[in-house]
Amino acid sequence: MKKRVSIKDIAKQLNISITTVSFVINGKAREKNISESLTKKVLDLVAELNYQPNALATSLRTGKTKIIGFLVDDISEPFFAGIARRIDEIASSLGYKILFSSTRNDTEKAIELLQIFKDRHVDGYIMALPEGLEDEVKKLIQTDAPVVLFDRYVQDVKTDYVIIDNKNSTYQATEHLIENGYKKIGFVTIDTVQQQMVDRLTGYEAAIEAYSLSPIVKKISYVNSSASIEEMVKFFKAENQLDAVIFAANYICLDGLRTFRKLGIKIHKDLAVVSFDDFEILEFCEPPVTAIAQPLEAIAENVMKILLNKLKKTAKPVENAQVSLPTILNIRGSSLKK
Amino acid sequence: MKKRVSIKDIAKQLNISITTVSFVINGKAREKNISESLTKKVLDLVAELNYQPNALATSLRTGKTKIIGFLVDDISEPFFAGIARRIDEIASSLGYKILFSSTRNDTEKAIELLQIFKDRHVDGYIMALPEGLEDEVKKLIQTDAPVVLFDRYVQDVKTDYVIIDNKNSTYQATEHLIENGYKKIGFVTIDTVQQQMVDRLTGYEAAIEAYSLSPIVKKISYVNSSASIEEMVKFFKAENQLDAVIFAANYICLDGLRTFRKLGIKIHKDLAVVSFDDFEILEFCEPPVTAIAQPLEAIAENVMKILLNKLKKTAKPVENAQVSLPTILNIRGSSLKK
DNA sequence: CTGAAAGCGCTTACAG
DNA sequence: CTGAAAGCGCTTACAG
Repeated sequence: MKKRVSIKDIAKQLNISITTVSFVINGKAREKNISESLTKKVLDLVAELNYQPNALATSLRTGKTKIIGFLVDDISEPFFAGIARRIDEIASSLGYKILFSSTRNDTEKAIELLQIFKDRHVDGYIMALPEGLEDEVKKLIQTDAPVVLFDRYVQDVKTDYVIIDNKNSTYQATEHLIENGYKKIGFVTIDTVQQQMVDRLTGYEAAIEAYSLSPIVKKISYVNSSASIEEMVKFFKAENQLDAVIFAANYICLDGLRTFRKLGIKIHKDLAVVSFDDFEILEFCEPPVTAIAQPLEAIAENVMKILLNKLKKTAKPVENAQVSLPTILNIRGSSLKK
Repeated sequence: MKKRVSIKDIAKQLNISITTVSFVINGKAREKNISESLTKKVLDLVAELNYQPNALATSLRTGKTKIIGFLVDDISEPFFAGIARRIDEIASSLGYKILFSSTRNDTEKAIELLQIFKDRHVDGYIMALPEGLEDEVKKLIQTDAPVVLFDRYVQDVKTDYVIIDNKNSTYQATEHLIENGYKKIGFVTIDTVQQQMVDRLTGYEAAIEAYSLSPIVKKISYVNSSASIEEMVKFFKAENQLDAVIFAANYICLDGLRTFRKLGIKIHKDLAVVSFDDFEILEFCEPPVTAIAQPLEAIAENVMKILLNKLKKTAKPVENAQVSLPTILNIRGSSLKK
């Protein structure tokens, strides 16, 4: 394994100090009044030897790693994987890299992972917070660490975040069903205090109330897919007068569709359907299923914009950037008028 | 931002040298004959001050970063995202973290990303190689960098890899169709020299030949989904005598299913179907679609086992670990006897 | 049993 | 215009 060239090697070969080399490499030649001829000599040798500064040394010295920590429930979920891709794209174009980890909704594990990110001196944090991390994140923010949350925010933590307008999204979806003549509209969600899920329920309830209908809500205690299907089987059997249903997230909808197969429930014919989150399967259902689509790219882009802004700022305390993005209701056959 | 405690602080408070503290922290107390009482004192203070060694300093000193570079086409593809999750799980449990990036099948970009991984001194590399990176990877391996490839290997690069038995998988899937009475079996793949795709085609051709049938192959020049669908529309219109088709990868199958909708082709009734790669949509088709399932977890686990083994080894040159895992043929309604 | 010191490869305040 | 030197926070060969 041949030794890497270091700044010393460059300096030695040119018979100058490493200071000068460092200045040139960091583009401070003009600022430091280094002669053009010398600057060129350095640059030429750097190119010739293919010198790359040791990022570790730079990091130790400057305290910056150009690494961003990305913490989510599960990187393999399409929603998170999609955001990860776009975030990496933007980050890479600016010299940042992404270190990720999945919490699997385990509070202990999440705290541990956060500590690891800290130990590794990531420059910034992008997180979809699991429950129970409120205090940790508060502490983190107090150290002036750049943090941007997404997907869900936490009520009493003052920080930057990018979310979607959950309340409005389910309000409109519910209204869409009502306008198409549906009156007994169920809402299937999970039993959680996570803000995004609470907001989705609230939006549904608001629409139901605005039109003087009765809410019919099922909160699944999500453990796994088969348990979730069992709960839904019971629900749909008990609530057999339903004429429409809204599933509050993609994995809930997926289990809902499985439940339909099991019970022989026909989409639209027996029950109008709207899914929160749009995903490929919906397009293949018969008829295709109406869905509230989250703007993945826009979420990723907003997150990065805010984070990069914070990374640039030098201790200039700004107001929290709190962005709420609109969703798109993709109307398909499952929710049409009968 | 309060200052982090450093090894110096510990030493100073205890009136001992940082050497001793370092030994204790690194579990070398016994080996270095440090008294138990002193060891305990150090450990207690470390716990009390919640001291965490600065990973950057350790990395600079030891040359190890405990970071593994993960380079794939697109982290948002379920196949790669699934593998990423499991790899991260295993890595995290051993103190390693994953730095990822997507090449988007861009050779230039991939070379650049590889360089970035190098600059950041990742301890090991896990990659699904895009075309055109053969030389770069050879060079990398020559520096004794631990590299494990997966999904595809490269013919003339001697390295460790974990793949699946592509040839055998399509052979068996083809045979399965033949045994169920199908004779005009098409094979839709993409136009590429990537080894895994070549092997899949070879397996199909071998089975076709073994049963004295005629191969009917369509190679899509994959650009995007709609162009791909157009090519398939033409293909299925031209080859209207087909009684079965195998799609060589999940995204090809997805476009194939879209093509079916467009042309009104009914699965099984008009055309038996087998998909390479299993994914949720297949379960929701009518009838559900038979698929060759890749063992994501096993791939990830094998990759990590090999890589961790290499990371442990100190310059002990071992034979390349080249693992080929079996797939599972999930037989569903789409390929049953008529 | 324990410590002083070199060194990993950079950046930058200071000096001239 | 340029350089000597301190220092980021560790590890470890060497000395006693």
